[in-house]
Amino acid sequence: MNSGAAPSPAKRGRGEKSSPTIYDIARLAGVNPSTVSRALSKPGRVSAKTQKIIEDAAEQLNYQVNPFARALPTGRTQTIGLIVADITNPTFFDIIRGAETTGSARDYTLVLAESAESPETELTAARRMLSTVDGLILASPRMDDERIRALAADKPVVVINREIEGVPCVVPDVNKGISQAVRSLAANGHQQLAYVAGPAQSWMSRRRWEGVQAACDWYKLAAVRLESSKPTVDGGRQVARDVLASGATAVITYNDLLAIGLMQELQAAGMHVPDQISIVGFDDIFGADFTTPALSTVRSPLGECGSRAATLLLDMLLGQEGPAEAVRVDTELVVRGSSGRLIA
Amino acid sequence: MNSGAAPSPAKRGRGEKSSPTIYDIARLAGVNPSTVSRALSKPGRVSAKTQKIIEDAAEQLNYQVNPFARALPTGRTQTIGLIVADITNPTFFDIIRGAETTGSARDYTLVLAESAESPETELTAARRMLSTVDGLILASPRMDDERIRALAADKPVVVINREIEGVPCVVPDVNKGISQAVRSLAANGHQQLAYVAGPAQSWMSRRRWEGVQAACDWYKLAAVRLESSKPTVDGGRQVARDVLASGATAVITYNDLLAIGLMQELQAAGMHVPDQISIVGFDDIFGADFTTPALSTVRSPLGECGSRAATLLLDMLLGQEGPAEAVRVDTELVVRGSSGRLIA
DNA sequence: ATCAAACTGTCAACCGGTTGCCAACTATTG
DNA sequence: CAATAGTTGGCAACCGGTTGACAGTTTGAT
Repeated sequence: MNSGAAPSPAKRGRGEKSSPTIYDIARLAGVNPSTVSRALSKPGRVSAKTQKIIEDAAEQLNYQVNPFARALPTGRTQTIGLIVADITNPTFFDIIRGAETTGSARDYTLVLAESAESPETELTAARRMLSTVDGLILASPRMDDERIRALAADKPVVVINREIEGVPCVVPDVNKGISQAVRSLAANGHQQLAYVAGPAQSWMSRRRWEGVQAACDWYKLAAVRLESSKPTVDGGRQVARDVLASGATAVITYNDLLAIGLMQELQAAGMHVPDQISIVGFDDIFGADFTTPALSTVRSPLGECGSRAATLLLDMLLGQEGPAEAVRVDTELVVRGSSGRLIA
Repeated sequence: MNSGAAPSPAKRGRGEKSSPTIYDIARLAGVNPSTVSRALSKPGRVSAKTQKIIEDAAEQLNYQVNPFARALPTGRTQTIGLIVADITNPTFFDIIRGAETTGSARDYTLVLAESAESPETELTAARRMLSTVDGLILASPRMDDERIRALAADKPVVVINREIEGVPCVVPDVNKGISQAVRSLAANGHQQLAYVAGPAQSWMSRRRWEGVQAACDWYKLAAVRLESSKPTVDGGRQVARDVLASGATAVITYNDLLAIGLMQELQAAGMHVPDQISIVGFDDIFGADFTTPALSTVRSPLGECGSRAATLLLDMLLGQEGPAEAVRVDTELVVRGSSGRLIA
């Protein structure tokens, strides 16, 4: 309607020809619009003969349903929403991809929004989305449990990377990967380990630290926790000094970015990785194998998380109950070059 | 409908309470629904007094418009679509982010789809999307020009990374970055340069090769073109043999992934980068600085492309004409460690 | 041949906003 | 105080599908 100069009353933005409707089909096929509607969406409700006539007519007109017209009375939109904390963060790339792929395989479209790490933005985005999508996936949400439960009471919601009582969740089970990592480090002669933590409010960071502590207990390593300023390459560089000061010969970081920054800084300071210090990251993000040595890391199957979450959500939309407890996907240690035998 | 166990007649999937409508507000405020509609969307059409009453009522009921109901008569959806060739490819991450960010800044929601590098999937996705969004961004489309023009005739379309006559496009202007790269290589004593090409059907790959040829002409370098099997790290590894055989001491690759694979393979074969051979990638993707040495690369401002494309699209939705010719964004050489003086 | 059960297609009432048109109600001015 | 212009709110008709109720048509069994 607003194509430049003329504010013409045409309803389609461009090229006047608005798309054909079921009424057009009905006229062409010589039946009632409602019959067309049934033919196109309720298999078996109309006779094979009329069905054929209608399908041909639809074909001929190149008909496509108007999703809004359909959504209005039914409330179904064939869309799922995904809110991620930070689009810049490679951790989410795989989640996005996983969700998009399984979504579109089942004819659902993905709607994406970012919360920019802010609980308020997140809530706003979630609220806005909730009215336009059939269900919502929250990846590493920053809101408090209560708000999330409130959203979940309204429409199906699945959470990734966090466990919330009463809301279906998909979380990597870090224990397996962490124990593999700690065992491998112990076997390579390490006795002092440092964990470089992520953001204070991160559920996952706490969780990983607990896992590290437990594994170190079991394998008889000393573990210290170091704080990072931010979970980025830069944050990793900054924490290098503390790592050195801690006397640890093995480091597990909250995520790969930290590990990469840390490794760069330690190497710049003349340390040899892994002979003098072993570094194990977390997540196995894109690019983790670009470094020299390539980064050893505990792989979180992020893509699988995204796709499992989407599957869960889609099943819930079909009327299934969400799982009572969190779905756990296994993590595993990927040994590359940055961890190995300690050469004292 | 198919809500699993309980085929209740409730229209909302969950929690019975469907959200308040303008009719509810109208009743509460004691006015006609149409007045409510006007108060909420046409500023100035109703008196300040009624406006206030209605807004209060809306506030009280916690009203939110139903986007579908609004979209039905107006055709406007406050949504823009983005189709990328491959969600896995980091090149697109920045584009997605750029588009999402500027989109949401202007209250538009981003709908994402992937074409999996297939022209057919792409067309299907585009068609499906076109009916649900106000405008569409195509990033590195694989369809032929004709189809894209057909889509563009229907609704506003902006293309990224390709130039199509008659369709608004945003493309990185590779010439600047390429000449910087070639000049820098020439200055460092290189005389033989190889270009590792991307997919045969890629418009961008051809374009970059042309740029390389032109720059090499100017700076008096010999340039050969080598084919890669696929534009990935693995493809880069595979092409290493040809690179060596070509006798070139400087390489520019179609993208960073190829450069990284190539560098890894050459280093594994005992070559020293950049003393014996210089490598310059393309795009400056996430992770390009994770390598040792960090990758020199011609940066394409992908994020800016995404955001420019979104801006263009949004402006077109406001009635502006699309630009007659392609919008070019500058590329620039980022010198890191992988290119430098040739030590013969 | 008769009658009930099973199919099929049609009618009409929604879903929740938007908007052209008109009437009633100010406000301004002569 | 009347006439005119400008506001403001209401009515009703859409947008394009979906769906419950119903009637006409088959089909099958008795």
